[in-house]
Amino acid sequence: MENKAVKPQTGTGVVRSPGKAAPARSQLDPARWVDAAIDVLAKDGIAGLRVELLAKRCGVTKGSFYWHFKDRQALLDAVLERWREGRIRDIEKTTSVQPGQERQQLHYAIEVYGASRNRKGMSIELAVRDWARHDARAAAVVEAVDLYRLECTRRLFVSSGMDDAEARSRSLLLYGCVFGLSLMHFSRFETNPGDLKKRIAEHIVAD
Amino acid sequence: MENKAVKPQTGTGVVRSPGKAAPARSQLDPARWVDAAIDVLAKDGIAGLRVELLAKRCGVTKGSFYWHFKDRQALLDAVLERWREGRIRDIEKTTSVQPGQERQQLHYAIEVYGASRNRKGMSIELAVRDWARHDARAAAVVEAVDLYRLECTRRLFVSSGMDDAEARSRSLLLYGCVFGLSLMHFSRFETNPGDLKKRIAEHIVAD
DNA sequence: TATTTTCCATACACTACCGTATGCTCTTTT
DNA sequence: AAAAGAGCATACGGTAGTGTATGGAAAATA
Repeated sequence: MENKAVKPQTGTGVVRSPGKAAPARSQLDPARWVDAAIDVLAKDGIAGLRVELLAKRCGVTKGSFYWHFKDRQALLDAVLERWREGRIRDIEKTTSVQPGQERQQLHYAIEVYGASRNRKGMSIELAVRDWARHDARAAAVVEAVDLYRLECTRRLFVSSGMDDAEARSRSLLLYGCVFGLSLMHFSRFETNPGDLKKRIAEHIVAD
Repeated sequence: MENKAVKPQTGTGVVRSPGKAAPARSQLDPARWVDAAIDVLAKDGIAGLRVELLAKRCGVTKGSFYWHFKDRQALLDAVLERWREGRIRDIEKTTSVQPGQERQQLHYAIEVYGASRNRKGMSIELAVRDWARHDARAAAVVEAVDLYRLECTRRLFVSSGMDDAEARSRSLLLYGCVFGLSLMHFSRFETNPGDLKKRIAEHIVAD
């Protein structure tokens, strides 16, 4: 009894025997719960992310879950934090470039987010954004990520020769379009998918 | 008993005494349930649309609901149908124009959907689109509406002098951007909101 | 080896929701 | 006025979810 006072709580990592290395993950730790949670989030949205279903998916019962996490909200917070960190790292990778390659990098950024490729990433993105429409914590994380993304692409546009106001509007155009197109169902509208995407990308980055 | 065999079911209208006019709506009919349902949908999404909460909101109990509707799904179908009809009518109004006014009309369409104005309409739009990500019936309706919208703006772009392929990519750009921007949180990014929107609209409709 | 500690299963109480059954009241019809 | 039906309330059973309490097995520690 009273083990709750010592338990790791919200995903800071399990405190193992300090002399030994990690025990090859034979058992669940908070990070793996978050892995599974993000899978479910991508598939069923925030409303489908339930403790008992998640536990069943992990092959255990919720008794395990409530040992690793204080409650469902603690898991959700960990999911948000993980998503935020991943996005920030990803943006830095996607928008870091040596001078002269800015336009190509912008095209690359658009293509990476676009549709077919990275389907799971976009599912998570849309699920988090819908979550943010009804939850203040999620909204704060989305706002931080958006701000960072917009700032990074703004710099790219500026480096490629645009003034600040134009760079800002282009950044909004870029992400707005990328996310918006993922919301739409236009398979029966496009006659030539590849051509359409090339044209749209040109609108966003070209002069 | 056995009144269920005669009841109006899914929103075709209450059958009143044929000789008399409508009784000034002193009681609930399916249409008013759908009204309330769409309000809730805009505020809390499809997951928040529950029979008992909706009944409480209407000042009755679910006993009333299950007299007007077979089950929850019947209400959801009615909501989808109402949304579809409303969108089709709205698109026809927004994109009907006499020759020579196409560009202005496209600007108007963008502005109507944009952000601050029509907040509730956009909330419904996003709620339905998220619904469509997990429900085949909603997905079918969204696809039909998208197809109709894209076709209407395509015609506007063509009428304003563009070739078909360009008109198609512009249509996708338009709606993708409109919906995508509604998903983003960029209030702390924009220095001049009005200027940004004007620039974005120009990107979409200008040569 | 004995004893903690870790990690998880089981059982429980509680809540929220869906759908049904039934009865009550007011209105309309005959 | 009597009968029928429309519109709703109440009560119920059933399911699914959250969080807690407790016990038990396995591993780490002493």
